[in-house]
Amino acid sequence: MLSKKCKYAIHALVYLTDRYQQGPVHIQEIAEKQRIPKKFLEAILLELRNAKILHSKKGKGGGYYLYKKPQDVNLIEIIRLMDGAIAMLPCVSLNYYEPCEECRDERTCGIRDAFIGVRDETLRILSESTLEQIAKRQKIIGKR
Amino acid sequence: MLSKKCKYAIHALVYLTDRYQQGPVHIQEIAEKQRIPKKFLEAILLELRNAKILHSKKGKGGGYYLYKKPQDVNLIEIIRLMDGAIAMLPCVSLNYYEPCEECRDERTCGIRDAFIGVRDETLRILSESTLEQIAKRQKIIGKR
DNA sequence: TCGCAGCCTATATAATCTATAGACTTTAAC
DNA sequence: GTTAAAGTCTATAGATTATATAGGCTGCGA
Repeated sequence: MLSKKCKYAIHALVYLTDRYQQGPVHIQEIAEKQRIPKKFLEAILLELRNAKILHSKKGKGGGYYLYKKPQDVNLIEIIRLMDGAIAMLPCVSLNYYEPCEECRDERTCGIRDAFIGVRDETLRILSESTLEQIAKRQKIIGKR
Repeated sequence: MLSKKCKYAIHALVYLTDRYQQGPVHIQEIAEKQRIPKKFLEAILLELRNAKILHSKKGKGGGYYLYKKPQDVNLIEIIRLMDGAIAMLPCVSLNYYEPCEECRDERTCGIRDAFIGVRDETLRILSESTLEQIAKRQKIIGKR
């Protein structure tokens, strides 16, 4: 399951995608519209900024705005940043690999194969899912 | 990520698959061979018994043994039992559905689609992965 | 130079995961 | 029928992580 933090991040980013290239949006507004605790959102946006996905502007009229292009930010990137590994086992993770304590020997472990398959499919699907796509889909559905 | 509980369960079940139809195996042995805390394993095996995957025999010479056929137990069943939902979002879970607090309206949420895809692929792959397969794979690899 | 709004560190609270304790019940063997 | 083995069950301790909040600091614009 994704953490709330991660879900908040996705919602906030989609919100900012709708405002792409329209100047900074301040935290308060995002928090209210997306019903996210303001201080928690603050920490999330800061992380996204440090990851160069967002930029920010201080002072009056300041706020956050999307720095990367909406078509260049996918769900994998966001999830990795917020929640860490995508894989269901540490020993099959590409970015957060750790040996399984339970396995005596990774080579003779019959369990890994299935989870490697799951990992690859998950990566495939979620990397195809960009902010642009999500925002677009939301608009189309909304019009029905 | 799978919990330790779930990983322990899988390892214990694979161990019991190797002993299928060879009488009860007692907790102590499984705990030692698979390096699982005995008391924790106890609780896990009990749950698997209540789910009719294992049977047990009390008293001297007692222990646990596989009740279902190894080809009829797959990873989905085990994970659902130990960790709950397979899906990454509660609102796309088949067996543990819950509405997303964050979404105002599920119909207009552009995020769900990707996660429905991930869920379906995960189900497909992990339901094809049975205890029989895992145990077999382990033996073949071990012989190399 | 005033106040707005993001930046940063620390901490509180809650939930969940992992593990253990100990008393109880059933069964087999003698 | 007594004893010891082995699972059953309830309760709880301890550790870790997730979620949320507080409050002072910093840079920017008018």
